Amino acid sequence: MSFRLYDSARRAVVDFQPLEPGKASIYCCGATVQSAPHLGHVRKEVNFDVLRRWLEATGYQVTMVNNVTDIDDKILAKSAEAGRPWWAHAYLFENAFHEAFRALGVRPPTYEPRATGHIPEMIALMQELIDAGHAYAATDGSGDVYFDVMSWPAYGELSGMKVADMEPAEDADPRGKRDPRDFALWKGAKPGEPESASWDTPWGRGRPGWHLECSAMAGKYLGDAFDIHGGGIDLRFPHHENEIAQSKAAGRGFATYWMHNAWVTMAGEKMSKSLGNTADVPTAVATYGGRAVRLYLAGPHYRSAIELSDTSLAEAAAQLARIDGFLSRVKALGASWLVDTSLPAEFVSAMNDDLGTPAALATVFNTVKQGNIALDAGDTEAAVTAYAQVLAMLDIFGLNPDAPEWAETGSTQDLTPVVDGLVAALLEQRGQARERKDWAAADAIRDQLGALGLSVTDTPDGPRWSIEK
RNA sequence: GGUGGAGUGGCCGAGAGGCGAGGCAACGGACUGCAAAUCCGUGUACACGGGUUCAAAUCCCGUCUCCACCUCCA
Repeated sequence: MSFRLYDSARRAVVDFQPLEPGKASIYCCGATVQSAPHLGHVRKEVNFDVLRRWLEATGYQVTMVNNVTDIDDKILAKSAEAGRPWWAHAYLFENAFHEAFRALGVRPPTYEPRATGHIPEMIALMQELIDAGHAYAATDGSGDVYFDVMSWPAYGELSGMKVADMEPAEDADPRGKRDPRDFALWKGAKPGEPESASWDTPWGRGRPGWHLECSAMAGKYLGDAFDIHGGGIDLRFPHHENEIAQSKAAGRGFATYWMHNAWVTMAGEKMSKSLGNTADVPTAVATYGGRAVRLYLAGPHYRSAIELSDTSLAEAAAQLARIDGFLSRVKALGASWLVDTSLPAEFVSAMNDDLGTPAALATVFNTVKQGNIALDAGDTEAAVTAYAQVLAMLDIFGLNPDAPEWAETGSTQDLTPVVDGLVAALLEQRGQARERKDWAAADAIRDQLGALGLSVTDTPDGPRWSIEK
């Protein structure tokens, strides 16, 4: 069975048929870098990173484009508040997003274009649309350029909304719109805005509208037509609807499939800056570890809203500890193993069915259990096979602890043998205490190590230690 | 008003007509000097009211509640 995915436009699970066999092109709406990312923002990255890994694992050569919106109204407003240039503000938070992605094991996209680097492409697209009669420059000389919604009968095809049913925007500043529902392709410069935040066009100085940039950049990096367009469900309307209208009105095929991920909620409500109910990524990562946070985000189905509660991240950490516990049990055998990296069939069919990560994760746990049973029974071969399978499955989730993205920093790595030696000496003392049944002394050493964050476990093959978390 | 989505055991979270996904927590047991880990066992959960069916959490009708989008939003 091949990959099937839920297409938001058709509202059905459909077979994935790429434009070019063996290749998959994905455009994913990225961040508007106006403030620090929260857990909700990074869910999209994690979900689409899993999609990318799955497509690659099943033989596709994936081109992943993730844009950075580095100019918009909010960036101008917030940078002014913060007293720094808009471009410095944007870059500050672009870095914060990158750091959050890195901390969660999200691999960098193939291309990561910034809006401000693609003004010529946008102007060219606007010109095409104006020439085709689907866009117009505002008659009031403001420099705004609008898309003419009424000129495009298919408008609403993605969201299922009819133009007539849409609430006319209570636009305080219509600035020469023909219809209130027309959306801005380009925003004319306004008095008081920094000179550096506008560019010359045939219609006056101004800056990109949000919708236009994505069409222009997708076209540049993926061509007129590509396979999958992704983003958060909130972008479906108006952003994605507008992208479709712009691109198709300019004669481009645009995306074959639309994938939208759902929210991270808190107390049932969408996490957002305006509601003030956000959870920041660095704190979550520092408390539970990047892999636990990633598991929390990647485990549930991408189209289901997930609830962030006091315990949900701790539960993800507990799940991960179960998996890692099995991995370290096998590693402790020190055996040289056969490398069987084949994925269990249930895992493959789960993932092929619209990224069925919940069922896929259940397979991970079932394999862990079988592996533990094999270990208890002394069946090393079965345990090692389970180990290899678990690692292969974790690779798809981006949770393989041995993968480069989770490599420890150089300094920690260098210290590991030192710590190992020191702990080994203490464990030797503890072993002697245990032999003479001096439990008080033995437990004192264990408690001492525990206070340092090292947990000690006695196994039939001798004590093992590990760093907690 | 329009367009979508959702209500599942103590918690998280799958499933979408018929053997109780999986995890966390809890309880009992095995193992252990004690722990930890691991394994074994323990739960008649599907918002409410009707209906269809041999069989409904899953289909149909009605009701209630919640969420999202229609304005910047992952």
